[in-house]
Amino acid sequence: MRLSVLQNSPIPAYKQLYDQIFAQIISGELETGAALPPIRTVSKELGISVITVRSAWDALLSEGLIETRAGSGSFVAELSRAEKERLRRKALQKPLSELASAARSLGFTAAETAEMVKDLL
Amino acid sequence: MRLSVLQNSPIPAYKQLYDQIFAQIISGELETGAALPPIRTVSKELGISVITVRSAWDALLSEGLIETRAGSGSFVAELSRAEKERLRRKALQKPLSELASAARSLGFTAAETAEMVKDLL
Amino acid sequence: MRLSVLQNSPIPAYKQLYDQIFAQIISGELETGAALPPIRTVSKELGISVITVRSAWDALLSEGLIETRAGSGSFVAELSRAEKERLRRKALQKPLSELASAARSLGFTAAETAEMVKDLL
Amino acid sequence: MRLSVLQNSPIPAYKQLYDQIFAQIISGELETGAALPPIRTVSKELGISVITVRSAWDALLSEGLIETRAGSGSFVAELSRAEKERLRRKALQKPLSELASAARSLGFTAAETAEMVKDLL
DNA sequence: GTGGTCTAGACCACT
DNA sequence: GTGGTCTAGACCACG
Repeated sequence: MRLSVLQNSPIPAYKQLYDQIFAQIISGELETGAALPPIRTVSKELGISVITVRSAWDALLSEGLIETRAGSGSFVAELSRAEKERLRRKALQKPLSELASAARSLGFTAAETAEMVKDLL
Repeated sequence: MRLSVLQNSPIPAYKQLYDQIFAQIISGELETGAALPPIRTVSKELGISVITVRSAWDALLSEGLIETRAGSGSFVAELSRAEKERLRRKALQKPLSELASAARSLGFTAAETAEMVKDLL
Repeated sequence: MRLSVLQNSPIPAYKQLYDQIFAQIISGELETGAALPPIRTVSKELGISVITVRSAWDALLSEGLIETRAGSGSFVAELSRAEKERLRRKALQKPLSELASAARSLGFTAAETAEMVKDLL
Repeated sequence: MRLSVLQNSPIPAYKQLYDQIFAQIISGELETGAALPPIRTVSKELGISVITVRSAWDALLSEGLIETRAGSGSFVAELSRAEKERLRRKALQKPLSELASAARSLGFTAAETAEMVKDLL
């Protein structure tokens, strides 16, 4: 499983891990039941603290994206297509509403803002 | 000059002040050379610390939106229309690029994302 | 009498005035008994507050460089050559000792430091 | 690591800390990657506020002398000999140019000024 | 346990 | 009476 963290990124290490695994689960790259690598392995390979890795796993757990079975590790949870789609949209909500509120307070129209988004993608 | 802060807002007080003054300068409601109220006056009227007010003033200063003369006061800086427009667009950059990177990693197309933005505005 | 103040200078306005008059007295350009322009005149011509001008005059007074005669204005005080020379050297003391202490703490030798001073002048 | 602050000094506490660490990094006494003590530890040991200590750390950070990783600590940055020498000279620039401008306006020659510097060191 | 953010206010120099 | 400097500390995110 490919995972990486940039040490000097403004995005905290645990969030980088979370985002990568999240995207792989949503996209189907990681299938239901697939085993996540052990926390200690990730910790060693990426040269980061086990606490950091655990934070990422915890976040995935609390979102219901993975399940942990004591003694045997963590696995991708069973998620319906609809549920995956819901999570995917939900993950876009925060940046979406932040952009909207900024655009509103600066007086940009919906069309202008949408245009800038298209240009950037 | 109208200014207000909501104490329970997730947006920090100094940022609320910054945003309000920013909008008033960009819109031309506050003209070049106009005096900002003394930080202590704002502090008293809004019931917040002078330091909080100063944080807002400092941010405006570092963006070149105001000029401050010790012992005399703070004044709206001279800004061309083009400069104001540049600052207005710059203020949208961060939320814009955050949305873009989230959309990319989640596999949303430019059209889809732009559509969601339009819906929200 | 030539006087000027740069508004955006890091050196406070009153100090700029003080320095200019100080230098003119020490150099003999302003002779003993010469009249300084009235505070209000300087204030108007330079577009600064009378309080600022008065601060400069006060500083010159307390150094014994000028004398004020109520109702008739301020005049360059009588100073011997020796006294002028003493004041001239005294005015260099602060920057001199600050350089010395900085040089010491950074481990520069006397020769190195002197050389840099020569290069700069 | 030895650090100290004199409470009654005219030099602000944060500057005293900055100067001491600066000197230890430039001299090589603190090597690349060496961990600085946590700000709270320094705060307690010297009996000053964590904020004062942080001010010193912030100044070192903005000069690129240290790197700080949230949750982990602050470490001496990687600096080449040439970079260290550049920073050492830069630290002398302000007192140097202040002396130069004072000497110029008072009519001291380069040789005279250099001589006074040598005498003082 | 680590640093970062936000809020805080006395004191001072300047006008 | 104005802003600037210095010192201050609770709270939070991160590791």
